[in-house]
Amino acid sequence: AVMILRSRFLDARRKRRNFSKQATEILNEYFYSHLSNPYPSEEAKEELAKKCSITVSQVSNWFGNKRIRYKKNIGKFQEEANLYAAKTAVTAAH
Amino acid sequence: PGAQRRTPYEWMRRSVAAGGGGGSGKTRTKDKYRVVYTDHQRLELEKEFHYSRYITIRRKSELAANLGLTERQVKIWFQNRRAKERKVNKKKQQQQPSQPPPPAHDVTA
DNA sequence: GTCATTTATCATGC
DNA sequence: GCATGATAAATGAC
Repeated sequence: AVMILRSRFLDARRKRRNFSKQATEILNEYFYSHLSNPYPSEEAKEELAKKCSITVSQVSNWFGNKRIRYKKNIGKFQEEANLYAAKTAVTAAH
Repeated sequence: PGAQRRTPYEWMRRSVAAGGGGGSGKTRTKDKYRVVYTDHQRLELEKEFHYSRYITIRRKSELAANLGLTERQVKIWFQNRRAKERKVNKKKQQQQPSQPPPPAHDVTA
């Protein structure tokens, strides 16, 4: 009876923490280097999760949020996009 | 490389189509992408789920009428609820690889 | 049926 | 005050 009320206060949203700086870095690198199709495979998600020290579900959440928020306001992410585009270009030049 | 102003990529386009008129089986409309259920609706659905994770067509019909939802909405709710349960079990399975959840369902209920 | 996903909404961080 | 991560309805692929 009170299970639903209890669940709403034990919701994971209540204890949300931001990801580490380097984790966000890794996720953004993948996102902007795959901007034509930012849908990582299950294997890629597992690898990203391991690198970022987060779960696969969290990787899926991140890409879901990133895709919808990026396409909803591309201009807002333009600076960020250029930043990671330049970064991957440098590594590719080496 | 020039900036792609007008046509970025296919995935960036608005992808979800709104349902047609009343005759269509779709729940989604142009106005509302999704409806937030009331606490009462969620509670009753949760109680039914606790009784059985797979609802019968008869109970689905009754429950839909009682809660003011369509049978399609009740069906979808149970699908999403089972998905949520599997997700929670998966998370608990990685923590304690001791007790796997029950496998089968009884249809005789 | 499951499953990944889209979108809006929620709750939190700062 | 918005940015951000997680969840809640709803769809479509399979």
